[in-house]
Order: sequence, then C-alpha cells, then structure tokens
Amino acid sequence: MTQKPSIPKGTRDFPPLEVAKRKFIMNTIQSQFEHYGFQPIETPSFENSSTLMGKYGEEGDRLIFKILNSGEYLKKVDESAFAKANYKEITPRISEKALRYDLTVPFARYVVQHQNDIEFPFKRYQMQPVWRADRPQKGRFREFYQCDADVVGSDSLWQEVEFVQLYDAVFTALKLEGVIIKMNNRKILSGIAEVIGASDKLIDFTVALDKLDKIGEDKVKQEMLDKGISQEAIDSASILFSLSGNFASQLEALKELLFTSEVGTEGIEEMLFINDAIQTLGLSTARLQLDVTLARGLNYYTGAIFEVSAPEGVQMGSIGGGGRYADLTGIFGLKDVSGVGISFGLDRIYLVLEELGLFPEEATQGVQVIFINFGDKESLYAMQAIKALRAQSIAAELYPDTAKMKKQMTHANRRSIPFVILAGDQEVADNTYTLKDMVTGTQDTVTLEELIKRLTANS
RNA sequence: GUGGUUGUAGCUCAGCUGGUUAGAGCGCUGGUUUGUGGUACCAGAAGUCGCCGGUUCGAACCCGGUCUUCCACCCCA
Repeated sequence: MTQKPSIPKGTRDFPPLEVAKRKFIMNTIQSQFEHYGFQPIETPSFENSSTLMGKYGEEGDRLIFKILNSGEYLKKVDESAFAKANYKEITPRISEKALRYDLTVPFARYVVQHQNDIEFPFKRYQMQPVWRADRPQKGRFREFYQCDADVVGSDSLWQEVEFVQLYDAVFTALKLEGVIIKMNNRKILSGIAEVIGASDKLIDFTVALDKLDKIGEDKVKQEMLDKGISQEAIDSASILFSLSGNFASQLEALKELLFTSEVGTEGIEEMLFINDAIQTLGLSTARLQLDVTLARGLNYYTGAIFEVSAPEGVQMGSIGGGGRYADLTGIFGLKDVSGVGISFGLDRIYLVLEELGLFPEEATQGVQVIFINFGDKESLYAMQAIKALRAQSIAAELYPDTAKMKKQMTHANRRSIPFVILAGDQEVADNTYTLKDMVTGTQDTVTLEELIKRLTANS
C-alpha cells in the first residue's frame, strides 16, 4: 500500500530552477555583506527552549515550534498539571528544545556566550532557515530563510548610515531599482506619545498609526479610541496624519511638535545626522524616506527603525527591515551592548524579481552541452571530449543510456541544454564532432579544438 | 488563535435539483520518422472523485468529523 507523499503545511520543495534563482539572490546579498565587512556565523537549527521562550512576547511563544523530548518524556509531568491539561505547565516539562524562530535572539545568545572571544564592534551576517508555527498564507511560510546583518558593540550612528548604503548596494546589484528605504525612530514615537500624554499607550498608539496607509485616517483614529487613547491626545497628534514633504522638512515639522520632549528631540537629531550623511554620500538606485507611521519590532527596537518597500507599481509588502536595539544582549546578562541590524526577505525579493523579469539568464543556466549516446565505443570517444571540455570549465555530460535518438534529443530539449553533440561511427572515424545548436536547429561537424573554441565563445 | 474557502487522471479543470461503464485540454507512452528535439497526424495507458463515518434503493454530488489548499484578521519575513 503506497501512501500519497506530501510535505508539512507551510513548507516547500524547491526544484532546480528555483534553487538557482534563490542562490543568485543569496550570493548577491552575501557578496555585499562581505564588501561591507560583515563576517558569517552559523547557529544550530534548534536552541534550548529557555533561550527562545519569552523573547518574542506571548504571541511569539505560541509560534515557536517545540521539540518533544526523547524517551520517557511523560515521567516529568506531575499528575495535577496533566489532569488539568494545563499546557503552560506541561510544555516546559516535555519539551526542552525548540526550533530557531529568528536569527536575532540566537545571535544575542552567541555574543554573550562567546563574548571573550569576540572582537567588538562585531559585524556578523547569517543566512539560515527559521521556523514558525504560524498559519501559512500568501508569502508566509512555516519554514523560511532570513538573511541578517547586524553590528553589536557600537552606539555610532555611522552604522545606520552604513546600513542604508548596504540596502542600496544590494538592491542595486540585484538590478532592482527604485526601492524605498523607509526610516523611523523609536525615540520620535516615544516623544510623540509623551507630548500628547499617552506614554503608557505607546505600543497601541504606534501599532494603530502603522496602519494609516492601509486602513485610512478615520479607522486609525477609531482604533486609537478603542484602545483607550483620549480624543484630546489624538487631536494634538493631528500633524502626523498630514505630514508630507521630504525627509528634512518632515523633521522640521516634527521638531515643533516635539521640542518639549527630550527623547523626541534626540530622535530627531539622530535622523538629521543620518539623512545629512546620506545626502552627502548619495545613493545609487534606492530612495530614503522618513515615515513616522512606521512601527515594527517595538518590543525591542529602541532607536532607528528600517523598512524597505518594493519599487512603486509592484504589489508587495516589505522586502526588508531592521533597526537598533540598545540592549540586545541584556536578556542573557551582558548589559549595555548596543546592536543594530537589517534583514532581507528572500522569498519576497524572489517574487519581485520574478515579476519584473530580473533574473539574469546565466543565473539559471545548467549544463552547456550533452553528448548523444550511440553505444559504448562511441561513448568512450565522447567521454574524452567531455573531459577536455570540463577542463575548460564548460559544463558537459553524456546521456548515460544508449536510448533512441528521439528520446535523447527530447531530454536535451526539456532540460533547455543549448547544445547537443553527436559523435557516431562517422565522427569517430574522422576524429570530429557534430555540434547542434538547439535554439537555431543548425549543426556542423568540427574538430575538438574548434568545438572548445565555439563553446567557450558561447558561455 | 478567530472567520471563511478548496480538494475529481501527473497538471489545470468540467461533471445538470443524488440515478447505468466519471469526462476534456495539456502532459505521459508508442507509432508516422531504426543519426535529430521544439510544430503536425494516429493509437494507447492512466482516477477506491482527500480520508473516516452517516443519510439513501442508490452519493463525486446531501450531512458530520478530520486532514489539506488558499484568503482575511491577529501577528509577522
């Protein structure tokens, strides 16, 4: 009895063409990371549950994949907890390990654990899969890759400047022009909450504000009221709903709103510094925008917040994000180490490049040439040529079976192999090869030397 | 976690208010062409209608459960 094979919900198989395209993106990101001085690390797929639990809020805990203990795992559960079916008590007893939920917390753990061996500031990048027990949706999976670059051990705003440039460099290298790098600052958001007298509602206020372009001004205000923010507070923040103009002029307007707030003013100073630097240095293809409605990662970001949008006209959410967290490693006992980092959304970047037809042909090219198999004698002859071609870095192979010509040609065609070589009795006798161009359909008979020359010119 | 949606051949989908042997296109296999693919023509194979149970003389179709797909919310990459 055979069972119909399947994979868990929210996971994917990647066929060769998709792997090639994903690698193209990852290689591009990786090479820019390295140009900017980041070093790779890798951490385990699973961590001790205690490392992960409680680091992402209540919602996050629910979305962490827990790994069941091995052996007699029920022995550690006391009967009253079991009888009550209290999963909050039972879970830590039967599961002591959990799959990585993101790359940031494992990185913080890594920094603290290896603090004596790390030279600070430490710039690391990491590209590994993470897992979330979420309900899958379009562009959302239960297993996906994160591509992160972070710096720990430096408060300098030059890091933020560097990350803006790094985003620009990566998307320019991917030929994805016109991406919008949006920035905000937690300190500005805190300042606003402070001056309107809603400091205790900071998270509710900013989460609602974040939805402005999605649900509109009226609904945002309604949500704020629902969350217990006063009408007076909302009114005094009215400038936020009509903020326009460039980076500098928006900051100018905010300055007036926030002049009584120390933290708010500090946030504005930071953003001015970053913007001035970027104005002087310039960006190749990306655009930098201030977006005070941007509110992400508020549980841990303390300064700059980044989010990258696809170019105008492409229907896609954010394709990258990041920010500064003043006390990344504090939860693991290493105080006052500031971190700042960014992340690239591999799957979404893939969808955007696909939609815009930006994958270069060479990124997806497989084998360049295949030899038709006419029998063992002819195949040995072919293998000698294949060896010579491979030595010239030309990807070549022999069809392994002496199948019908039609079958072999069809195989070459389906794999989009651009050239086929026929070497039967006649060619062996003449010490030649018949090279067929599968695109044009033309063919001619040449020497090995000529063969290498032609295929080299074509690759 | 909440609400909705989907499941029929390898793929995309038809299938009438429940009624004999469940169809199409594409793909697949073989042939027209035993050293020539991508186009044409001919023939053929292929489905416990997601799974379990119920209603009925009779279920792909109705009901319940379950899994799966996709979508919205929550949250997020």
